[in-house]
Amino acid sequence: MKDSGFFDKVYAVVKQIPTGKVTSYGAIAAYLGAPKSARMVGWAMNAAHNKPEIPAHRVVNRNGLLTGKHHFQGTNLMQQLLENEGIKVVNNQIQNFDTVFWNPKTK
DNA sequence: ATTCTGACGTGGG
DNA sequence: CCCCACGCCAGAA
Repeated sequence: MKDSGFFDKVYAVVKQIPTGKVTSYGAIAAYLGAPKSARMVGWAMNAAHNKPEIPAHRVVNRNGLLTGKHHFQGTNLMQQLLENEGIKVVNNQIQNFDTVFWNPKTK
């Protein structure tokens, strides 16, 4: 919906991430047709902070590392949320990343 | 208006 | 294998 901009597209994808799954910034960016604009995805997440409907905690970098956890309230809030969904996280690193990975294209 | 930074990713040395 | 630099776009100072 709406090509209002890169942001809205990112939101649309992130909102569609199923529970217990995660995706990477690059995957979303690539899905949008801008594999080099992965940074924008993260930036969009920053703006998404205002939109509680955006599970930004389900979006991590291509390493499966919780890089953005620093932007959340606490220190383990992001990790807690992920673990709450069944995702195992150790030292800010998602375990079985390939297993919990969700490809926007799969939608 | 200009400059810099920022939740990334990929490639080159 | 590790380190550095580039690209992308947008928002804030």
